[in-house]
Amino acid sequence: MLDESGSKISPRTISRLPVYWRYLKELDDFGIERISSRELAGRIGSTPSQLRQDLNQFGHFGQHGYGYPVEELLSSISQILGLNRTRKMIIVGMGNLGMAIASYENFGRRNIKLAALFDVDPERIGTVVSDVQIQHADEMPKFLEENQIDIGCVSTPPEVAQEAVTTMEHGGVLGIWNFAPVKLQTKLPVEHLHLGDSLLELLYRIGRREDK
Amino acid sequence: MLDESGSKISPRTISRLPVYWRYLKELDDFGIERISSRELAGRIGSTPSQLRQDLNQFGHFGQHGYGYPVEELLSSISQILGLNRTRKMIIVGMGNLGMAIASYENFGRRNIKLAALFDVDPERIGTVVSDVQIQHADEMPKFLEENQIDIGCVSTPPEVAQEAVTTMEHGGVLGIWNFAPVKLQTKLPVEHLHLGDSLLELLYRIGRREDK
DNA sequence: CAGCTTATGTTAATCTTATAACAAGGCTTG
DNA sequence: CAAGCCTTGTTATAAGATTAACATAAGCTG
Ligand SMILES: NC(=O)c1ccc[n+]([C@@H]2O[C@H](COP(=O)([O-])OP(=O)(O)OC[C@H]3O[C@@H](n4cnc5c(N)ncnc54)[C@H](O)[C@@H]3O)[C@@H](O)[C@H]2O)c1
Ligand SMILES: NC(=O)c1ccc[n+]([C@@H]2O[C@H](COP(=O)([O-])OP(=O)(O)OC[C@H]3O[C@@H](n4cnc5c(N)ncnc54)[C@H](O)[C@@H]3O)[C@@H](O)[C@H]2O)c1
Repeated sequence: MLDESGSKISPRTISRLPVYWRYLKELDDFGIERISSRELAGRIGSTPSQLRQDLNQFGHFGQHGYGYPVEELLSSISQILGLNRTRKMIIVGMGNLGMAIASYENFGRRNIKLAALFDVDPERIGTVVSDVQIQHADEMPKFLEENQIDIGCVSTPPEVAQEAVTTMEHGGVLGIWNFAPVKLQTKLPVEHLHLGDSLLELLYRIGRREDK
Repeated sequence: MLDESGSKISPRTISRLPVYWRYLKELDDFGIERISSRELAGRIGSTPSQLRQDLNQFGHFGQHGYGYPVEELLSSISQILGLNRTRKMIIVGMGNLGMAIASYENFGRRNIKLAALFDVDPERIGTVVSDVQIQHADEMPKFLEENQIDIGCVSTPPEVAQEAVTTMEHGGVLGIWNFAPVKLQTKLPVEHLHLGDSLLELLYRIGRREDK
């Protein structure tokens, strides 16, 4: 009984699913077979109520008076998140950040495969990162025609991010993972990750703390 | 009339302040002198109501029938965020991500100064990034004794992140900017930025989209 | 300079999210 | 194997956030 369609899942719940996935994976790796909502919530830094509320939006995974079977729940959440099928990702803009992302080894655990890398800097083109060679961004439309890509990661300077996204959308990419600090014009789902904003938020909280 | 103490600012509002700051800075750079909540909200992808609601938690910055003076509002928000004073940051864990962050040029615009870099890998120690030399992590306690540091950026592997944070907290660091996917035990304000979680969220949204 | 236009500050209503409470149901233990 | 003990699923309550509405006040125009 997974994710009965028709019911809308709350955005807050969605943003917590990856956290649940991570902790469950850890428990499973440790060989722990069952866990209560209280115990799991404690580790995560959440509340039992919220955890149960979240999970029950997708179905009934627990057992009365017993808790949740770790392996089964992990598998269910993996399926909800779409981790059961492999997704292909490309990265546009192989600067500092693009390099770091391309070098990250743990995408495999999430069933994500690096399919291509693009830049415009002649110095960078040809370089091999994580077994993938950087191509010129001009090659992208042709590449997208020949390959079905799921995720387009944008780590270009903000001025050219929109252009890259437009190309990707036309090329059939399904979602955008964006690090450039701009609002993107697209119908695709976009996941923003702006480091600068996050740092400013921290700054604010540090400042407020000192006042007291 | 800035930020009358006693009134609690909503977390959601706080997370939008950096966005306002970014867009106002852009307007100011373009020499635009005034803007209405409708116009600004339109650019940001928000609503006029929300924008006014947010700003009015801190004071009265606008003028009836006129809008907001860009330069003045920018200056007010800068002050609210604490950008008027310079903050010192250190980075622990100079791997892929640490390198990218250290190489980012725009921290200066936010009045943040890179004070030191730490790692344990002998290959990396001694390397100079953005005019700062990487030191051994063992030097950190001594460095923190001699220097007042505001922000500690954690980009180590998750297993050693807690240790680094403990050292930083003891050393008088005021806030943690964390990229390691672990819950940190500390009384300091922590700003999490987990790339993996963000990617999984995107994956979920891509999956849901295909269903329809 | 008076009336009109415009966009604010603020209050009210709606919608969303989180917390709390509890009845129902399955394990466990003696 | 039956009584008790847990912990779930679910419903109810409270808190928080967003959207909408509107009276108010400042600029602008003729
Ligand atoms: N590195 C950070 O810590 C950091 C922090 C905050 C925000 N960001 C944002 O992340 C993005 C990437 O940051 P970065 O530090 O890696 O910048 P960077 O300048 O190091 O990298 C940008 C790369 O994009 C390439 N590029 C330029 N135009 C292109 C195009 N049309 N097509 C493809 N590639 C193109 C450049 O050649 C360069 O290699 C930027 O938008 C930046 O604002 C980065
Ligand atoms: N790069 C990515 O795209 C990405 C994605 C998701 C999460 N993350 C997380 O960000 C963090 C950093 O990622 P990365 O890709 O840069 O990893 P990395 O392995 O490239 O870098 C880690 C660095 O930390 C150093 N280190 C190890 N122990 C240390 C210690 N005790 N003190 C100081 N330094 C120490 C290592 O020598 C290495 O240079 C990790 O926690 C990772 O899980 C990274």
